[in-house]
Amino acid sequence: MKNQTAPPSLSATIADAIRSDIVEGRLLVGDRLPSEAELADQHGVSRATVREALKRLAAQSLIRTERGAFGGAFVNHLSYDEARAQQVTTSTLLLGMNAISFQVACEARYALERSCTALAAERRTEAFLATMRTEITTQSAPDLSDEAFCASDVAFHRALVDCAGNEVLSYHLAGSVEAMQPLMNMITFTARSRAEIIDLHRAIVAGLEIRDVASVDRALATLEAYTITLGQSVLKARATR
Amino acid sequence: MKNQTAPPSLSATIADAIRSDIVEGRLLVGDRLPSEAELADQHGVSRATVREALKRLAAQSLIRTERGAFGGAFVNHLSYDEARAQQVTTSTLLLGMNAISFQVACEARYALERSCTALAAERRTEAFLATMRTEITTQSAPDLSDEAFCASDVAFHRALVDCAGNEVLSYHLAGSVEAMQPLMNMITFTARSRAEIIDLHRAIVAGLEIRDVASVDRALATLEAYTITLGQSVLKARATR
DNA sequence: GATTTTTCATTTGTCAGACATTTAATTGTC
DNA sequence: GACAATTAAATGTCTGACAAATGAAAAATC
Repeated sequence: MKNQTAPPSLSATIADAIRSDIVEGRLLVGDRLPSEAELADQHGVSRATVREALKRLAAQSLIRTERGAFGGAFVNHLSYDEARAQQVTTSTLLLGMNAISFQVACEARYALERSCTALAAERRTEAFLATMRTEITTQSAPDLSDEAFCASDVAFHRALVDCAGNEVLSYHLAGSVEAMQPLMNMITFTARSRAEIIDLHRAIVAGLEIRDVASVDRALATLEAYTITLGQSVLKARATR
Repeated sequence: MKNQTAPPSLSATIADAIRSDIVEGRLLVGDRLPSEAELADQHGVSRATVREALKRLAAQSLIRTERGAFGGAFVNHLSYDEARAQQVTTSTLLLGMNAISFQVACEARYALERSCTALAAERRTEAFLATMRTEITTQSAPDLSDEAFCASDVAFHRALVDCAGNEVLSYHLAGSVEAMQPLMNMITFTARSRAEIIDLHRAIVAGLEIRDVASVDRALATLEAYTITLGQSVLKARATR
């Protein structure tokens, strides 16, 4: 019979040990780990096993390796970009693999996005407003593909999120917004639906400009409802086909 | 001179190729990858290199491996728990490594948490309210350690978040709440500050009970301001020491 | 003496081959 | 038909080797 809980492999165990050292601060950013040969000795395993453990950590951006003399594995400085990329991968897979209804995903995404409106209205700068207006212009091009429209839509919302002037908030929200893109790409945007969306984007920018949080929230709520409608019509069309 | 952009290793390249196959749907959940020997042949590399690539994917919970005949690497079903664990690790490291001010992290966390209040008030059930009350009782024990108080605090907020009845939202919010725990653990909670926090927790439960979103939001805002005050006093005490 | 080149030790990246272990299917036995 | 032994396929691990990168030290050159 198969073990229900297979014992973790040596490489997984070693990876976990080093991971704790990093997460709990016993290894600091920039610190160099012992060489693979030394780690192999310390843990009483072969170099191949140590390497597999290190690759696991590298996959999480916890360490980076450099070749050559005085090279080795170093505790990596996790940048916002790396962290965001990881979060987007994880979130995208989670949405794609769990038969989550479009409505639930959308509800979560807009609920989260609304959490930045108050700060964004308070701190909005001309630069971010200009970015949003540029994206609105892009979205208005009549010969734009659905994918390009979606991409610009994501860029617009990213600008809205960044406008709140809080990097940590941006990181979390970027993950939730970008992970929705594959789901959004299912939707075919007609000229009419694009016009509606663009109108709501304009309303968001206008609201930010006069720092009217309530109107921004209203526009986002309308956008949420409209997006869910679009998503449901896609599903209905698929069901009858 | 050192290459500014070192070329990616073979194992990283192979891992990326398989990752795209999974993320873009060419490999579906439950699919079995070719055996390590076959993959080695296909990519023209050794088995060791393939194994390093597979360990990278395993570290991201993209695949799982089974030993024995008809075993191998299978595309993993990413569960909410696995996804959350990964997000917490990434977010915790991001907060710990980037010299983020307590205030910015706190602002983001409470802004995000407020995004669940409307849904939570609408959908709150007795079960979740009971969990929150239990945690409040735990927090009221006079001989509780600071760590245990923090852990119960996280459990309380997790219940609040789950109360919104949207799994996707829970996933995102759990990440932002749990990642704050190491920062919160820096704070020494006096009897007086615990009493204040518990009062606000009671106000949150009371607000949910009568579905009064505004009062829950107010309590969370007060909690945010108070937490920031506590954090700043810790930093001040450290500076003068 | 200063500069350039060469050598060298260290370390990661990769390979080949081997053996151990796990597991399900097959075969043999009663 | 039930149970035990065998077998094949696959991952997990080890060993030893070589290639390639890289910085430091040593040697050669001016």
